[in-house]
Amino acid sequence: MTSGDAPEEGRIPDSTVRRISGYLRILEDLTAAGARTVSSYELARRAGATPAQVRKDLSLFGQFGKRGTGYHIGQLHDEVKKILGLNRHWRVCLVGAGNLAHALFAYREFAREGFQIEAIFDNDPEKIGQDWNGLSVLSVARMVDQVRRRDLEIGLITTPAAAAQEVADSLVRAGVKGILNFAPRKLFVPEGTRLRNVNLAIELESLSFFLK
Amino acid sequence: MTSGDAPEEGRIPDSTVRRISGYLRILEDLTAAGARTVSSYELARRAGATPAQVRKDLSLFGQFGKRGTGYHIGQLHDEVKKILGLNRHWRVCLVGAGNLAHALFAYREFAREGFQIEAIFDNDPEKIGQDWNGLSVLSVARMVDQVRRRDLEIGLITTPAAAAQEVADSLVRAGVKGILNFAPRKLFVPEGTRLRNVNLAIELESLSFFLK
DNA sequence: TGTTGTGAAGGCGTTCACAGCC
DNA sequence: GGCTGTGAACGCCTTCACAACA
Repeated sequence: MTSGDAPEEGRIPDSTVRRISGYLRILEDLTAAGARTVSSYELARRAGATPAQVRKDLSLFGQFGKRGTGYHIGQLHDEVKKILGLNRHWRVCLVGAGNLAHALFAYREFAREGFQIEAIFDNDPEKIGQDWNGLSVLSVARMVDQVRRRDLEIGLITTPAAAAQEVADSLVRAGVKGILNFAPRKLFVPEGTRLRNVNLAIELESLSFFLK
Repeated sequence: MTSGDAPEEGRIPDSTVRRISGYLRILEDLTAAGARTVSSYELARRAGATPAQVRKDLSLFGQFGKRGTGYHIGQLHDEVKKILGLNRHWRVCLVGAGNLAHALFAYREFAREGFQIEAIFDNDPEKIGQDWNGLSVLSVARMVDQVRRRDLEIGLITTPAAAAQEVADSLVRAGVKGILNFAPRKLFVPEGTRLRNVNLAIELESLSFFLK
């Protein structure tokens, strides 16, 4: 192996990735506040984690700190963006043009981290042709073709549960690399496509479990 | 201990609770399809889990199956609803009357599982007084009083990140039992209040990590 | 035979604790 | 002295495998 390679990312726990995504937001807050360096203790305090956890998480990707000093915020920020694959833009489409899609479309955080929503699809004639801030809602019939042609990489599914698996199949066929599913059913995709399920009902129900 | 007590719930993993919430939806699908019994194998297949996992999850709460036959769907459905604390209604309020709040307000799944949104708060004069399907958006200034008076139990926070912690503090002061936070910052609440953070940016960013 | 319930084994992420360096 | 990086210990969730039972 040649020296100068990026550190090998062995097996990275999902929980580590999620925490690191949280650190990113904290680093942005710290930057805005004018800080230059931050210790694993401070980062942990703000993230609701432990210092050892923070150091272990980061150490899985390289050595970014200085003993005695901590981490340089600007540098760590750039490293974290690279780690998460946010040092580029992602071409995203929305499937299902309902209320949730509208919220995602308007979500500042997405645009700020480089996720560009470039197409919106629905099958409701009432919605097809709607103008969303300059973007025209298209028929799902055109989805596969459009996703291929524009090389869209990520699909956000916000359709009703009954339609979600079929939409996912089409997105996979059209060649998206990843899917974020908000429909309240677990979806399945072939090996090679990444899928993440966000189920709002589960969040609220698991809250109610701990309250009862 | 008297016999006839509900089985003691020792330490239940969060992951178990979330999976059980997923089983609930599957049981509802099966009921709609007219099935009477289901095995741990079938339940696992649909949930994307393993049969042993399903059996272990359920066994933490009692013995609901019949050897050789599987689980009676109707009965298991009722048990699961009880386990999750869904055999009752929950009084919920929304804080922040933006796009995401609108999506949550319209989300069928919540109403179907007994979460009743009984108040909406915002601090934007443009939004205060808006009619949301018969519910009037109120000023956050009235939040603590209203939450107390109406004995609201769960708060859904959809404000901008900068305001979220302050809103959470007020909700705790007003006596809510649980908070579901959608603002992209980790919040902190005192022991005794349950908090769950849903961070959409993290979901999309951790997807991008695995795609890069 | 079919399928559950569960103790035991295994695997994996978290925490500890300290060597190493600034 | 302060703080990072990390191997080792720990603990917890998952998986295994089989006894029990319809």
